[in-house]
Amino acid sequence: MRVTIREVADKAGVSVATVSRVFNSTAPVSSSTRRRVFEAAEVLRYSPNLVARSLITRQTHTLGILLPDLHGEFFSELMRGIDQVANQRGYHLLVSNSHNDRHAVEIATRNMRGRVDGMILMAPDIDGDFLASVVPDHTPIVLVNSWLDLDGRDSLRVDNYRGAYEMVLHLRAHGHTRIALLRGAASNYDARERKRGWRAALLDSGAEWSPELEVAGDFSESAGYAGALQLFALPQPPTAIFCSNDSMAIGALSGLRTLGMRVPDAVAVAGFDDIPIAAYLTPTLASVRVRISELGARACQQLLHAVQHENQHEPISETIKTELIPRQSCGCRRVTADELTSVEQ
Amino acid sequence: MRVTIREVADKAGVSVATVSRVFNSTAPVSSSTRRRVFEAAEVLRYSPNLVARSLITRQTHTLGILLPDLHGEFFSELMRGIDQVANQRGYHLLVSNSHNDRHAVEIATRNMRGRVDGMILMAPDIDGDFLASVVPDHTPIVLVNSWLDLDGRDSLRVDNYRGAYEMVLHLRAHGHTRIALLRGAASNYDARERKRGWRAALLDSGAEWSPELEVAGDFSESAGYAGALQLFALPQPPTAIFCSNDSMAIGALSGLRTLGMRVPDAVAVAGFDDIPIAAYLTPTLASVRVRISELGARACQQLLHAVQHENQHEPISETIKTELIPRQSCGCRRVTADELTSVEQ
DNA sequence: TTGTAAGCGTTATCAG
DNA sequence: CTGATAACGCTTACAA
Repeated sequence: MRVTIREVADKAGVSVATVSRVFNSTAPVSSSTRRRVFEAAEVLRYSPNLVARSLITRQTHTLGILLPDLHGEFFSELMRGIDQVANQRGYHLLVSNSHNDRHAVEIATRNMRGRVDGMILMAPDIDGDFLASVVPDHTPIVLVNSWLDLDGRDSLRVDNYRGAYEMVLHLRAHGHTRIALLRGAASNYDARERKRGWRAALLDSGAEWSPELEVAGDFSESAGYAGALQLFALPQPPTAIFCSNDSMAIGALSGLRTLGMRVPDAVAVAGFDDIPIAAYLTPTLASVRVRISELGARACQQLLHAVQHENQHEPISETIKTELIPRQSCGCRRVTADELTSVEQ
Repeated sequence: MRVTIREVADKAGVSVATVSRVFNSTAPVSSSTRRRVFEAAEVLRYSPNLVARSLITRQTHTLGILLPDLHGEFFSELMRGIDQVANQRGYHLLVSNSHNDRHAVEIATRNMRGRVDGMILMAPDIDGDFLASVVPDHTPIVLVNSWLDLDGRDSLRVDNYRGAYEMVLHLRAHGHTRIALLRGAASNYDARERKRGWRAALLDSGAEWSPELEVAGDFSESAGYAGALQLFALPQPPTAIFCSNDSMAIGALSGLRTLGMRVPDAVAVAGFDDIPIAAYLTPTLASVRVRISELGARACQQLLHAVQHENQHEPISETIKTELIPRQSCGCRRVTADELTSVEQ
């Protein structure tokens, strides 16, 4: 950021245009001057100021990533997927978090203006219309796990509904009729979809439902712990607990243990997300596998397509399938070292 | 990025300088023109191009973060801490990963040139001298968990050595004399330091050591699983296993379970990092708590100080203390709901 | 209080 | 193949 193209040009005895050409191979340069330029650049330790370059090329080779939070298993995995394809395609990531706050979303998007070629937006608590409205008109965006499908906007999501539906049906197949739900936050899109799937599966399979089977939570271990205790304070406790994510399931397992309830004999437990350690818990935790990093990778691919073919880009709406992973905690007994290693890859 | 200051100026019937003044409140503007400018900006949906601004102000309000990886519990937590203080101080994060590859480090730092005001560099497999050498001369940097302390460079690290030392001593206090180590990658700084602490504690406490007690690993659950199996194939297995991180400890617990070994009765197990679920495992996992997000926050504070007081900045070298967290797996029996909730906050 | 004009470090256009 | 020179969108003296 200190030494400029000007100085390199002077030292090499050429014009700045030539230096630029050498660095971008944008036009033929004689190999002798090319060498001189490189030498000059070397001793001066020059490398182009990318901000200045962006100003004129109107592209930053940077993608803006706006997530609810930057930490946690989910976002971490999402970032992995995004980063993988961005990296491979030579793009950089400007990240920000919104804490699901509308105002913060507005500020963050504003702050990315002119600094990014496109944005991946995820804010499960905020409607997509608002998201799209705060972003500059010509900036390509991809919505992840959002409320609404906007016409003309790319959007991806996890099939939370079906994942939950299948897991509850699986618990039904184990003979359970009283299947409780440990909910995530009501404002959260994923949590709502998972709840919807749970509810639909109960209905469709003729299982019972009552308000007491639905316990509030917030995706945390401690909420799972408390939820399990609450359920077993009921006059008629459930025989299975479907948790809205694995963290809550882990908390629930812990709570059941202090209660002396054996899993899955006395009560079955299932989670959602299939985080890596699910296969290593006691009992191993039945879950719904979500290829989160794939979600991130696909989102990034979509965005890059939009960025690079701004004119003829057909917006797509894609849903990432989930996979049912039965393990000990739901009543499925199989667990071997083989399974473990196949699971953790 | 489409509508410029020029158009706003025209619409409001003022000069671009005035618009600039309104947006930066850098000089007094009459409230009537101010209003007109804001109105014009509003209908045009204008907001300043930050790249252009950076070019002239020579600051980007962006920090470059180079990590070995972007996913995983550790980096995720580190990012949380970094983001927290960056956010609060109005700075943005340009993130990149190096996969601990020297070449990738070079490219990433080059790509940040001119786009960031300073950088946080973490690459436990790469020596700090190299790291410092690839960064532009006048860019402030903070090194995290690096090999070397560079004179004149800020650097922070976790006290891996002492954390491991104390945990091994704790296992000794439980009466164990044959304490195995599940190692992390040999090239990894943290892994090496933890091993060093283990070794020193064995020596200082007069416990036995033999090569077979040291098992290679890579911080993964599967390595922990395999390591446990390997140790118990020994003619004389250990009575305690100190794992270089919690993921390996979880794998080891799983392995011991398939072997039918009871923890902590037949063998004690301890991890490192104290990830949130450690308190919710069966048995609850003894570990060494590392305030990772604090590490990130401190690093970011240091960097911002350096950025904002470039001239009179005293580089510091700081070590973040760890905390011993005994739980069931080491032989300490206490575990209550109270402890669980106090632990998970 | 406001306008004019000179940059910031590049790339792009147009002549040679 | 190479060199002037005009942008890019903004901030900031310097004048008025």
